[in-house]
Amino acid sequence: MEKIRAYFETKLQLTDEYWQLFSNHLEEKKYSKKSFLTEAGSTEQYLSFIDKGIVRLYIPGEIDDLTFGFAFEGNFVSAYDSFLTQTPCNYSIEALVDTTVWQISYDNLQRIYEISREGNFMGRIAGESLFLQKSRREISFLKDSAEQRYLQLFTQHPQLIKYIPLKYIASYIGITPQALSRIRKRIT
Amino acid sequence: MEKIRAYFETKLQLTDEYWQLFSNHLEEKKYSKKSFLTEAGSTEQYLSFIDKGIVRLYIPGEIDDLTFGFAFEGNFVSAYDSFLTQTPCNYSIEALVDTTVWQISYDNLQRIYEISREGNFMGRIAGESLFLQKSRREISFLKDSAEQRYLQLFTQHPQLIKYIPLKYIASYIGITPQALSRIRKRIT
DNA sequence: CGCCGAGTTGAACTGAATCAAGAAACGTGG
DNA sequence: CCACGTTTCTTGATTCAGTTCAACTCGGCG
Repeated sequence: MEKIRAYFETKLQLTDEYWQLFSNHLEEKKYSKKSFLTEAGSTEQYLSFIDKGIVRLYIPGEIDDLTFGFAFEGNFVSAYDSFLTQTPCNYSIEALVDTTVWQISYDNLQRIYEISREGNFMGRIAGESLFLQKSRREISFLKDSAEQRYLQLFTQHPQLIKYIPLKYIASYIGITPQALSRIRKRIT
Repeated sequence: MEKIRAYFETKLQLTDEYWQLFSNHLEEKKYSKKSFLTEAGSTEQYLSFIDKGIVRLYIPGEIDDLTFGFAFEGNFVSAYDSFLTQTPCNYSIEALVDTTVWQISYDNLQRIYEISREGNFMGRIAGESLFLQKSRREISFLKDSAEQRYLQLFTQHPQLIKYIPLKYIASYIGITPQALSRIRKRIT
């Protein structure tokens, strides 16, 4: 539970009362490898903080999945659009390894939003940080090559290569597994 | 000013007092074609609602600009990351035609955030809607061809073709002007 | 009128997709 | 703990979309 408090304290000054208020609503949950935190078609009920593990976000396809995100220890993950709008989502979130998270439910979060300014502040901060992430990725698609995106991914998350199948990474950077295999060969 | 109120009312129920509070801080501003709403290197001071006109968001380059967004009548626009973090931004926002906006300054918006729950709510809503936009674009980069992205752009914004130079559109969908010229030829 | 930036068109080249086959790794049941 | 089948990864050959470089046209503006 220290990790999640530390995360918030990088973003705002957190009073003890407020932390109490928030952390009272947190629940620990464990997901085994290949199980779903959220399944396509369902409505996201939780905002989760990854205490340990790695997850993958993807749109399931008849032929191939479309992997569009990963999340690691020390970050929030959620089918955030589904969570916000409380409508069914079109993608799944899957644990790539055994994963432990702290979760807050939609209803409890709304309650916090209602009773405290910090709540809404936090909601804003979370939304804003997700927005900034996507913005960076947009620019990367416009101006970097697949090879550059691959290299960036590994300077940011060196542990990736160990736990994440190549085909998911290929999908994430927007190329086929064959192409990524060749890129990898070329640069090593 | 009706347009902007209408925009909010699609998102939340707006009380008259709250609308007063907010609209008192709005200022009308006109930008002539090719002038800047925000210039790369400066810090964004405004969140702007486009009453009339079209703007283009781009990272200036020595050789070529990198155009990564457009905004139209009836939408908000801002160098939102710079606005949020109050640090200099690395892109410019330029009027493509004579453009009229309603602006709220950073300081005034912070004040609204402080004094009302609706303020923070609105901040959240704005952040969330920007996030959803970027998410859709991310998926499009992963699974659509350049041609598909071009077609989508025009079904959504048919007026685009009239006012926006081809080379900006090409940049936005991630290809060269030559390639877009050929796509256009092929599909007509 | 002449210039300049925007758009078009052509030809050669390149990165990645596709199709296909073989090798390695992985998980499950015996 | 091994054997088998399945999935993942690699490698090769071909094709294709888009890039690059270059030449030419068109329209607007000094």
